[in-house]
Amino acid sequence: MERPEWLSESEQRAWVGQRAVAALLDTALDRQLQTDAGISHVTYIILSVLSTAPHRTLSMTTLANFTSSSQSRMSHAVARLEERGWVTRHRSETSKRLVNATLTDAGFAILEQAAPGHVDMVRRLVFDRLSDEQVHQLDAMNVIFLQALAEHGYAVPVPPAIRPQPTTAS
Amino acid sequence: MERPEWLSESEQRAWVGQRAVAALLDTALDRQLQTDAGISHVTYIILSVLSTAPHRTLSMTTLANFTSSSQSRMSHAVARLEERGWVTRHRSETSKRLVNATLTDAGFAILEQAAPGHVDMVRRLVFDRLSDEQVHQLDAMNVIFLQALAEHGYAVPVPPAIRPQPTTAS
DNA sequence: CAAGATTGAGATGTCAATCTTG
DNA sequence: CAAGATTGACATCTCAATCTTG
Repeated sequence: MERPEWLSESEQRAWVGQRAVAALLDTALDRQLQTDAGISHVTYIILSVLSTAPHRTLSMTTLANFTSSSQSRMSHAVARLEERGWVTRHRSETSKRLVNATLTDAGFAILEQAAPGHVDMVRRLVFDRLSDEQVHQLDAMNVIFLQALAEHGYAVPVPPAIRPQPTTAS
Repeated sequence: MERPEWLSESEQRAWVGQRAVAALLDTALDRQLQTDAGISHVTYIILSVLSTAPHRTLSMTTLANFTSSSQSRMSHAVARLEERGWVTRHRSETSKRLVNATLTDAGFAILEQAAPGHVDMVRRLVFDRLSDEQVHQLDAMNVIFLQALAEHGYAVPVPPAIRPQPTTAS
């Protein structure tokens, strides 16, 4: 452990900036969705991921993995969504160990209504400002971080490409 | 609003990755600190920022701004830290509107004890993997995002460079 | 009234313990 | 017992009042 005590000037700057961006982006995305659609960012992500899954259905653990969430958190969150009628849960027929969460039509409707405003916010805060080259750089850095995280036990088991308004497919 | 419905393939990929990195990094940093030092990442940041301030003291609003937090959140958080004896609060003599939060010796001791493990984690998850050029790219992107966030009302009023183990200065 | 700060209620997250299935 | 999932207790955050100072 011959590592320097702290970080270099430039590393410090990048790190403090990174933490600020993460915090503010979370707040901004949450607030936009809460204000304009009455849902949290977490809710949006759950509905969104389910909407792109076959039969709009995923097991609880898979859903947790795809959203980088703990099982416990997902259990609580889906319980709340079930109360609102946006998701239903049923024990799987095939492997009775699994519980499948399914997006309801009501849940899909909420997603459709919330999506445009959310997409617009993401564009304004992020992609309107980035060149193609910078998008590529961002992606490259994400890959590096995800690799490091995975080596420390924080894996991302294949997140889906999130499309908020998929063709109303099966 | 002639904008495309959603994001391009590469934008999607970068965005989903970005969200996963943010979530996993938060979890990883929180868990390391909680396990090895018994404090949350938020607590670490608060103690850290105070430790670098003149007289280890900042007004509540300034502290909230420097940590990209809401006033309410900071008020709750500092109240908890005060109970543990790591921070004290006193109404300012000069401008009686302000409440100053001051890091105690006990709080500083906790910070000193927690810092090495935290720094090590940040290095392993982030900076060990980045070239100087990539650190610069990361910083450049942060600046872009912070600019966009600021234009939407999510400003960062001059965050300090966080040094967890400052010289035991005044 | 505006700025700085706090408060309480309710929403959400964490951790550890528990339950069920295989 | 291991995997999938839930639960309850407790920690923390958000939002909307409220309080104080100038």
